Amino acid sequence: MNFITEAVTKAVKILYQTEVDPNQINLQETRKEFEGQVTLVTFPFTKFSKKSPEQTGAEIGEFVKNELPEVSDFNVIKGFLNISLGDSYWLDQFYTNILADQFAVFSPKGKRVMVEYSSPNTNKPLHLGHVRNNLLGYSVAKILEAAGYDVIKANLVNDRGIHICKSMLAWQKFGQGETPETAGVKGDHLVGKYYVIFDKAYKKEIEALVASGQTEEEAKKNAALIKEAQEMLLKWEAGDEQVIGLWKTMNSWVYAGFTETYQRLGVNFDKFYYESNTYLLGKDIVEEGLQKGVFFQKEDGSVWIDLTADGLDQKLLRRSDGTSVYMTQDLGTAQLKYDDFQMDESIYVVGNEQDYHFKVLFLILEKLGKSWAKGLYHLSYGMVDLPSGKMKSREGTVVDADDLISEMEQTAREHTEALGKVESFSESEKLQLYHTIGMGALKYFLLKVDPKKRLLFDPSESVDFQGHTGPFIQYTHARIRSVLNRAPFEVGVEKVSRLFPEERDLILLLIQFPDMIEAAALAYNPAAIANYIYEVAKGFNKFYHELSILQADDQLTKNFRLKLADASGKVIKKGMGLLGIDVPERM
RNA sequence: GGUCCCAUAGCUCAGCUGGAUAGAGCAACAGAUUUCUAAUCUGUAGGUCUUAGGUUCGAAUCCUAAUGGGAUCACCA
Repeated sequence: MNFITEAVTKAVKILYQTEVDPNQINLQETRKEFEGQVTLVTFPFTKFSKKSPEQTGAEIGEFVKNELPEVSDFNVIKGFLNISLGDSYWLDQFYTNILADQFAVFSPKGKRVMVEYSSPNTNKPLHLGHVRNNLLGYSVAKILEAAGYDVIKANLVNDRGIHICKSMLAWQKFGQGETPETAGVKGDHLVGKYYVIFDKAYKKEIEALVASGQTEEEAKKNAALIKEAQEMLLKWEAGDEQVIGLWKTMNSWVYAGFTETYQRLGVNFDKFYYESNTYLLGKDIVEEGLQKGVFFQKEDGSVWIDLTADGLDQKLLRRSDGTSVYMTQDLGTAQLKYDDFQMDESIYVVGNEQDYHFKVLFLILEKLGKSWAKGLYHLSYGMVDLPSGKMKSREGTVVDADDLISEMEQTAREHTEALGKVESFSESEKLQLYHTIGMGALKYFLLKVDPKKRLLFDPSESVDFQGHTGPFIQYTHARIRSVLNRAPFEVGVEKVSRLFPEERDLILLLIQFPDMIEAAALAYNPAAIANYIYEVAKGFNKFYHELSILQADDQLTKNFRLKLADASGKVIKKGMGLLGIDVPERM
């Protein structure tokens, strides 16, 4: 639309002897109820024209129409100049731009970006909150890739600490040698079971201690189980062979389980970091900070940074006993990642309950003078709520990821069987389709919402398959493929010269795809893609409903519509791919 | 208490750097299939954009405050 901006600039210059800044020129899509496709808001120009908005619009419109052959007509309503571009303009866009091999393909930006996501704890299976995280991270990585970035997907696994010791201890005490094989349970679920067992036993101990007169706080510290777990952690840190052995065994169970869940979710990683390797990092940085005078030491020897001038608090970076804290480790890990990849940007996909942590983390790195600190970004997303409130893993009110996936597949099966369209499918094709549709529904449901907003998930209502949903879009794609399989279009035949409104509207939508990718990449926002693709699907369905493709009046029109359908299908497929969603050929 | 985030139709959500009469889907109601997949399409109904000020020719959008909801502020991770 640059050529319109230029013409308007010229119009204002000649008509009103004023130079306007091109990005002051406000072009937008014309609302459906008015004639035209592009609208110029003319209020700002009345200052220069000294005339009414209507008259100003009419003058600019007249000028632009004479200036640009593409402009076929215009009308003015109040301060809005609605410009109509001729069919030949849109057809030209379609044939030379949308149909080109390079449509919506970006050339490399020469920038590297790391997306860290998932980052699970190894003491329990993944739940719905992790699902949102994984889908977001994967999609953002895909979008950045599409926009021309060199992307590294990273997963920082929290594989050590008191939480995993709790599972280990409970297994040691009550497990009787149970393994995923003997129990017939997925490894991550088995370990999670012992985490819950620990918690129950621990709570009982606390209750007993409270009954015997201790305060709850004391009881929490004094319970035998927690002390044992802490001892176990110390042994782990000391490299105790037996503890390390058990730790390795139980973690390997969890990894086998995670691998399966990741595979079903359709996400993957280029690089794994493990906290067992990184938890000691950051000690150098503490020294560096002290030396640079960015950190300070208190009398007891603990090391802090004072961020009160930035509206934050004082933050501990090294305990008085010389051990480090979470923040220290994250400082070290940030440095490690940068040393490994020298990326221009580094995105942390982490829930918004850690907003403060990342604000502090980034600020510290900046104060230390790390040149790469400005490339750090916390992609903060809202929690997933259930109608009953928050999910609490220890209280069993979580929606388990594996269960959820299975339920989605089951629901997809029921819907599909009720419609009876897949009789000709083989059994494995059917299973594949149920997975595609079920995951399409789930992923779209979670990704269409702005990441930063919290999200309400109602398991009883489950996820819809009609309306603004993944399956709706998948269905649109299947329809397109169905038509194209009946009659492939011919390449290189003559072009049509006029358009129906439904055709033009669809072209208008399709042409926005590259801008959408760019905008979504800039905002790290898959929801922008999700909502756009929905518009495309709706636009196609309308076109499909109003105009016949295969029974078009003439061969030229038929061929054009086949190409338009094909282009729509490609945008849908690619766009859904950016969300990590597959689209079927038939459904 | 300090700081941060959120508030749009009965429900779930769009609404780009301020622009026209605030849009979708679900749910409700009424229609469309001799025709390319009805998981579709069309229509009706549904709103003081939490409230009160302010900036502006113009505010759901920007600023301030209040209310409601959430998060966070550990020598936890």
